Amino acid sequence: MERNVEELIKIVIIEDNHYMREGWATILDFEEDFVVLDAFESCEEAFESEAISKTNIVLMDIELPGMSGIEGVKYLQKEHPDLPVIMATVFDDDKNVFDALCAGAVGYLMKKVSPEDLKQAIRDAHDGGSPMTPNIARKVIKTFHAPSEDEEGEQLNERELEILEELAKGKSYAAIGEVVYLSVNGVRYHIRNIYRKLQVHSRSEAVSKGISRRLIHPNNS
Amino acid sequence: MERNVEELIKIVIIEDNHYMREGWATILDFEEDFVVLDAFESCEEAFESEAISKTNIVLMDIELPGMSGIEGVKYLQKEHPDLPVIMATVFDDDKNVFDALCAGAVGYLMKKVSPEDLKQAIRDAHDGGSPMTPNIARKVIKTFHAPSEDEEGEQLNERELEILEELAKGKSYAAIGEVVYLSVNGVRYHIRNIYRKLQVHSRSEAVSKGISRRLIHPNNS
DNA sequence: AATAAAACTACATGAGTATGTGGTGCGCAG
DNA sequence: CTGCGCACCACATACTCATGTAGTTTTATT
Repeated sequence: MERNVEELIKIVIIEDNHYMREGWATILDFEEDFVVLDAFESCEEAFESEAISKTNIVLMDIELPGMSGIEGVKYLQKEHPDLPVIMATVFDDDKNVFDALCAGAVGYLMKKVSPEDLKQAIRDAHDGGSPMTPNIARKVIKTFHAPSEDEEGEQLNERELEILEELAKGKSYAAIGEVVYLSVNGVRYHIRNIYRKLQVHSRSEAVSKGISRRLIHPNNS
Repeated sequence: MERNVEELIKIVIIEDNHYMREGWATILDFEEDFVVLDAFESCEEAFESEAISKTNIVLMDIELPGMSGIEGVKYLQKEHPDLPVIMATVFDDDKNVFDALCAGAVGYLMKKVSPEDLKQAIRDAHDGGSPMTPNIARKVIKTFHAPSEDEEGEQLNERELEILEELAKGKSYAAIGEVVYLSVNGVRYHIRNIYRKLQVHSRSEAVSKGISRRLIHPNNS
């Protein structure tokens, strides 16, 4: 069977450990629909190569000599915004995970993944998915869950949430009153309660806390 | 082989479509390590049953008669906080996905998933993972990516970011001045620039926009 | 029907904020 | 050295906000 390079998933590997690098390259290149364009031991080398602008996928370690994986992702995100980067590392602490994802990585794997899962992850990423090892996925999902449970203070009711959302938009009390059909004083009454329940003493603090507790979604207006 | 119920993954299904419900139940119950405790066509029925307090996993549709899946997850999150709920629906729009995840679902699947993937998803969820179909995962990951690059207006510099963070904490100009070693008027100067660059006209708007653009991280203080 | 709690209105006051105008010093390109 | 832009300081003014106190209406409970 002839290999038509256009139909293959082209991969670039950046990993400083020699054995890991060669191991991945061998495993992946063996697949019929994959081709490993090149494998580098640092971001600097990779970014100077031609391979980086031809590849479909980058598989990258997070701890690298010189430019770190996080910085590497940021760079790639800027220069090649649509190039999916999968981080694969031994670290699963929150900071590394979220820094990598915030920097622009589309997936995050533990190095201990099986070759089968690795291949699947690359196919997922290439198809617009976001491969993650299950416990990483749970970490990510947890950031969406309301802290709840501990019942920290009182919960905001419907009306208060509505008003809190308007507060986040920077509206004046009068403007909020028009939206929720209340007098300025009615708005004030609720805002006082919001402040008490959230234990804050200013508008911006309430917004900040409201967002961090996921009571309201920041408005990408 | 004798089935020891303690070693099995116990499942409750909530799905109003009769064929889907029976189909899932049959497929899952056929697995050696799964047992479908019961299958309901509404949240109300399920929550009144004994099965709900014995199960390890809930597999739930999002569009249900009576209480919706979202409300259902919220309820379960409150009454059985450690019970993992997997949403399985035909909808993959942002609102449904994020509402479900925010409400407390640990996974989100499209109904078209293969039986194999469904089984794997349930095992993942039971092992503390968060199963998602690839395009859902990408949606989720995207929320971490900085909007970046589009260069919407000007970017904030180091000093401005520092001050914006203090603004989010609700500090007064004077208090901020002490932190960043500036006079009140110096602080004002930067805040003016922040407002201009973010195109806002109030503190809370700046905080809100700063967080949504991921310029600052909300403080879980 | 009586009572309590919650939702809302009203008014007042001091503090904090948004915004404009203008001033000083500093580094840098012409 | 001169003009330009940037970071910073100063002052003024109108407005918004945080907070207290107090009264009224609505709603739920008994």
